[in-house]
Amino acid sequence: MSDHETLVETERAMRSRVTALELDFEAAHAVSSIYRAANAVRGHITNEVLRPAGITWTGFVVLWVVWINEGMETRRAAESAAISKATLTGVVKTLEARGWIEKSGRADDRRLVELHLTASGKALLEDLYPRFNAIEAQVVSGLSNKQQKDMTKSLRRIVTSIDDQVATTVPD
Amino acid sequence: MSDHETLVETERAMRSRVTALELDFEAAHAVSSIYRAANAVRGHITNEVLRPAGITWTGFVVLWVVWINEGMETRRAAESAAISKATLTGVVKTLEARGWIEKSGRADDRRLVELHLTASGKALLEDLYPRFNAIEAQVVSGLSNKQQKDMTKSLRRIVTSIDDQVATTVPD
DNA sequence: GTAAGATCGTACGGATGCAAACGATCTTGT
DNA sequence: ACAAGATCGTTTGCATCCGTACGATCTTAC
Repeated sequence: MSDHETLVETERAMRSRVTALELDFEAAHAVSSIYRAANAVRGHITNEVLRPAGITWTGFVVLWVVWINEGMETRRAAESAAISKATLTGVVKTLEARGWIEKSGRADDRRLVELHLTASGKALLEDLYPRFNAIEAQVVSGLSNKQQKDMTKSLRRIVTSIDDQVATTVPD
Repeated sequence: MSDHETLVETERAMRSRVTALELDFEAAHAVSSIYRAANAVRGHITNEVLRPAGITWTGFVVLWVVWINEGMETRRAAESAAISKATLTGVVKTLEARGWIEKSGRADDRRLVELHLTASGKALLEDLYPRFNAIEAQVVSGLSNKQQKDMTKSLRRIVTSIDDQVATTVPD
């Protein structure tokens, strides 16, 4: 090992130790706030709108993305709903059993499965989404328009910074 | 049905239709940003720090609150970790099997159960938390100090506004 | 053409996650 | 003292959730 490498290694170890002593409480506070807000909003909307209709948060999101896109391939739906393919399989099975969604194979690529809402599913969303959105509006109503926009911007920056770092850390 | 009820019914249907036309997209955007940021941060920290150590996000949070408080009653731990009592039971069982936490009944109130970290659990957190926090700091590093504080403040306002509304809607 | 590789949706195993119901225990009103 | 009610942690039932492995299918390089 060269002197340079030793120096780098020492510096790394020191920085690691210093970091341990200098915890960033502000960052910890920020992250826990994000998490608590997400859970609070999800819980509130679930209790007020979703549960009475017999649907879960994730089920609603999946239904919503399929609705908005007027039908979707399974893989795109999973991506849009920000859940894994494996999770989507189970959720779709539930939604199918409730009669809200349908699966249909595609002729040109037999690996693909298309998702479409049934009439019952469309009726559900036409009823539910406005009420869903009304609560979204309500929970952010304590914020000024600028505060709302700034918060959204900051949150999106966090997401993109994570995406960038993941892309850099784990290249193809 | 009386004329009054018919009128109310019509008004309700109309309001429902108008609401559908006047969706608050800015609010929808804000809420989905909160949710995506929470999931991105959770996934990132899980992959980078937690999974290699064989612990889940929720498991870590439970361990952390017990650590910080130097032992805790089950109900307080559930509240601090923002999970239900039922969920905590299962999580503690897992953490117990890993040898990181211990349960002990209390003599003065036999319904209560105290949680304490084992030596192994303390060693785990002393190693893990600095690295956990370092990633927290990293994910918010794209924000200025003021942006970070503003975001946290906005998120906390959302949480308190939901809490207030729940308290108002469902009184004792 | 065809074998190697990529991509699709699904099955499986393990761990959350919550509401509701429950038994055990404690508290309180009388 | 003691019955009624509150509170505790757990169990049950259901629905996510993900990583991994898999079989089926499509694409690509030669």
